[in-house]
Parts: sequence; structure tokens; C-alpha cells
Amino acid sequence: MPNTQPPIQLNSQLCFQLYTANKKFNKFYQDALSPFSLTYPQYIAMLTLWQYAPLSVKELGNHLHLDSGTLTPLLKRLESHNWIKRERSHKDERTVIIQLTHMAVTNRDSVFKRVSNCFKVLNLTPQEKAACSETIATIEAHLDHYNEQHNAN
Amino acid sequence: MPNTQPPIQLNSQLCFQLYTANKKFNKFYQDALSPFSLTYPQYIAMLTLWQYAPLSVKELGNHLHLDSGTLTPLLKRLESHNWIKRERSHKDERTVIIQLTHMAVTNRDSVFKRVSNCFKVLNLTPQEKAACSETIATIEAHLDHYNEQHNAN
DNA sequence: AGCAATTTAATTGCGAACAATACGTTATTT
DNA sequence: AAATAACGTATTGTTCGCAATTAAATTGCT
Repeated sequence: MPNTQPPIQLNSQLCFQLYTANKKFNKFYQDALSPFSLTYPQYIAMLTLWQYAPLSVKELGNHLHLDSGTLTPLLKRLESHNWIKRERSHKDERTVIIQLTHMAVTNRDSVFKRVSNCFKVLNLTPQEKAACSETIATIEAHLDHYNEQHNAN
Repeated sequence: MPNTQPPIQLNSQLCFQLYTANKKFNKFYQDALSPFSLTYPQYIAMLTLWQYAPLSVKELGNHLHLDSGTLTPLLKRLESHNWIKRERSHKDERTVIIQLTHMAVTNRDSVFKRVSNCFKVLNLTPQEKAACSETIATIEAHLDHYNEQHNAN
């Protein structure tokens, strides 16, 4: 007879590990980004905007899996620190278009360099990075499948 | 001449992946725990308390790497849902001792079973779980080393 | 074409979590 | 007894999800 008992311990350990690792990762990025008055989520948003701007709030939200209720205040903070401009579309007055400021364009490489240097200090080998990326992708695929099943969309 | 250019893309990708994977994991746990009016961080705290209670706020914070400023409101919510009792120590009136309620003890196995079932649906092989655990441990070790260097303690 | 109903986009408000800081009370140390 | 340390609480700012609201655009019907 096979063992049908749930492996409580391993699940709990995974849960715990992910929780604390995520917090440490936040701290790492917070430190890396502090010279630019950017928070971790703000940086993620800027990463997307550096690549795809201009974007509407809705489009940005699709990239980040965030709804506008979360993005609006975040974007206002980015605007107040002069990273982005927000203006309503002339074609469709409902949508707000996010554009990069001149400052954001000029300082992009400084931010990248800083983050890159912090990563260097982390001392992850390319193999470790690749393994991490792959592991996360695997877990994420399972999570996507689960969440699709359990959320009426 | 070796390539000294920073691998921006890979770092950004890692950063982005971790960000979104973490959110999906939160969602997964939120769904798993919703029948018990427990949030993910509250569950993490309960995991620790089921194993080590009674604990002072300070001791619990050491397990979770959280300070009392974060824990106090969280513990009040747990208390209001009758998961724990909070009372000041007679020996040292500064410390608050957290104890499990009868309900928490009785319902422990139900919570474990529910989480375990949700994990089953996730369909992670033992190999995938182990790989995940190992990867996280590796990254975490690097992060610990980094954060030690960069935070005056 | 013109009006009503529906859909879509963004904002606002609420509760929870987290970090950082300041504050007040209680112990300990000198 | 006074200074210092430890501990928990309160406060502020950011993030996140969800629900309700407002405004604009689209669709459907007559």
C-alpha cells in the first residue's frame, strides 16, 4: 500500500522558505534602488516602461498583473519623483497614457549599472541564476494552472 | 578581452520573475487558507506557534524575521479570530506571551489537510519541490551574505 | 439619427501587510 | 537613584487586492 499521507513538513518548509526569501530579496532591491528614490515595485514598473513606453495604465497593468487600483497611486508617486508623465489620451478620454520623462531616459543606464553592481556582489554564478530562473518558471506554470482552475474569470 | 558588460537582461528577468511568481504564490495560499480566515503571513505565524508556542512577541519575531511593529497588529487580528491569546508575562511586564487557543489546537490538522490538498492539486513532483527548496536556499544564502555586509547591525 | 443600456478605463476607499521611526513603560546596570 | 537597555505600541508611507464610483465610448434598438 502506497503512502498517501500528505508531506506536511516539506510543504510547510517550502512555504516558509519562499516567505522569508522573498522578504530578503525585497530588502536587497530596496538597498540597490535607494539612491534613485525607487521602490522595488516602482522599479518593476519602470523596467516595463523603459522597454515599452508609452503605455496606458491598463496595458501596464497587463504586463505586471496589477489592476489600476494598485497602479494609480504607484504611478502618481513615480510622477511626483519626475520619472514619468501621465496624460489622458485625446483619442479616448478614458485612458491615461504613461510616458517617460527626459530624466528617466537619461538615468536609465545609471540605474541598470547600480543594480548590476549589486548583483555582482551577490556573487551568483550564471548557473545559479539560470537554475533559479528555471525553477521559478516551473513553479509558476503549476501556479498558473492552479489559479486558472480556481478563479472564475 | 573578456566581456565585462553587465548581463542586464538576465538580472531584470530574474527580478521580474520573482516578483510575479511571489504574487501568484500569495494568491495560491490565500485561496487555500480562505476557509479559515487566515492570511498567508498569519498562517506562517501560526505554523511557528503550532510548533513552539508559547512564545513572546520578540521570540516569534526572531523566527519570522519580523519586528514587533509588524507583528503586533497581525497578532491582534489572529486574536480577534480566536486563534491565539495574548497576555503579559508576570515575570517581566514588558513582554507579551502568545499562546494557542483551544480552537487553534483542535483545528490544526484541518488546516494542514486543506493546505496539503491544495498542494496536491498543484501537482509538483517531489523532485520539483526539492529543486525549488534547494534553489531558494542557495539564493537565500547569497542574500544573507549581502545583507549582512550592507546593514550595520 | 438619436437615445438607452452596456462595457470599459481610471480613480477612490477599505483592509491587510510590511518597514522604519518615534514613544512610553518596565528592567537592568552602574 | 540615574542612566541605559529592552520591549511592545503607535504612527506614517508604500504596496496589494477588492469593491464601488465616475466618466467616456460602444452597442443595440427604434
